Amino acid sequence: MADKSEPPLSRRERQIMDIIFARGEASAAQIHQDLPDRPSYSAVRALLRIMEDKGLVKHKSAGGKYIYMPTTPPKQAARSAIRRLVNTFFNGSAEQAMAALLESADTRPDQQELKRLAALIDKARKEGR
Amino acid sequence: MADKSEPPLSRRERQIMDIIFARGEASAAQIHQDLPDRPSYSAVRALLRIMEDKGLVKHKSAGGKYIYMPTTPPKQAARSAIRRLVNTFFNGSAEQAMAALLESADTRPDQQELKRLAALIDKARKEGR
DNA sequence: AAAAAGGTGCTATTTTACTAGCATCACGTT
DNA sequence: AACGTGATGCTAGTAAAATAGCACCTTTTT
Repeated sequence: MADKSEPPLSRRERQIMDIIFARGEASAAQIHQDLPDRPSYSAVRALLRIMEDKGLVKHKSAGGKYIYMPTTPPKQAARSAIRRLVNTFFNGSAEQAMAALLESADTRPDQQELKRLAALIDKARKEGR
Repeated sequence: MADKSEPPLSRRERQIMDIIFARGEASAAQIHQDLPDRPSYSAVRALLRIMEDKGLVKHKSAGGKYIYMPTTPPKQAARSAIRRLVNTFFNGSAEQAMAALLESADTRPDQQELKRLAALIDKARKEGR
C-alpha cells in the first residue's frame, strides 16, 4: 500500500497545489490572492520557484508573466487524492464514500445529476457483469 | 469559501492524522509503525504531544499506555475532506467525483456495492423531488 | 525613447517542524 | 521487594520551510 513516489508536500506547497489544481493554471499573483494567511508576494514566488525545482509545477511565459500549472495531469492527481481519501476515511470502500457524497449538503447532487449518476451506475453494472 | 478554523497541518501532522483516522484510534507505537520514512519513536511521541496541545488529538490512558484518537469526529473530518477534494479537483461537482470513483480501478465498487449504490441514488432522487 | 509599473531572480533571516537522547515513572516478573 | 521492561516527559539541537527585501529585467504608457 506504499505510495509510489509521492513526495510529501509541505503545508504551503499543498495549499498552492490545491489552488493550481482548482484553477487549472494560475499566475503567482492569483495564487497569492487565494492563499490563506496571505504571506508576502515574494514568498509566494520563492515557493513557486522551489516547487518548480522539485518538479511539482511548471510554467509558461505569457507576455512576460509566468503562468503556473501542475506537472502531474489533473486526472491522475485527482485519482490519487480520491484513493487516499477513500482509504483514510472509508476503509477503502468506494460505496461508503459515495454515500457520504450523497448525504453531505455541500456536495449533494441535484436531480439532473442524480439522473446521470443512475445511468452511470447502470452502465458500470452491465460492464462489470 | 474560507475554511472555518481549519489549522493547516504540517507534513508529519497530516500523515499522523491520516493514520489515526484510518485506524480510529492508535498508540504511539502503532503510529510509529505505519509512518512513512519512519522517524524515531521519540519524535513521534513528541509530535503527538504537540498535536495534543494544538487540540488535534486527545488520548486515553489504557493500562499505562496512551491511545490517541482524533478530537474532531471522523464523520465531520471525512465530510470536510470530501468537500475539499470535490472543490479542488472536480470544480464542486459531486457527480464528477462519483464518476471518478466508479472508473478508478483502485476504488471501483463490485457488483453488490453497485447494487446498493443504485438503491441509494434512487432513494436520493425520490427524497429530493 | 524615457519613465513608470509591474514582474522576476536572488540571498539572507526568521520561524517552525522535526529529531534524538536521557531522566523518570508504571507495570509485570521472579 | 528488587529487577527488568517498556512507556512517558522533557530539553535541547538540527534541518527545513516560510518570509521579506532588494536589484534587475520587461512591458506599457506618455
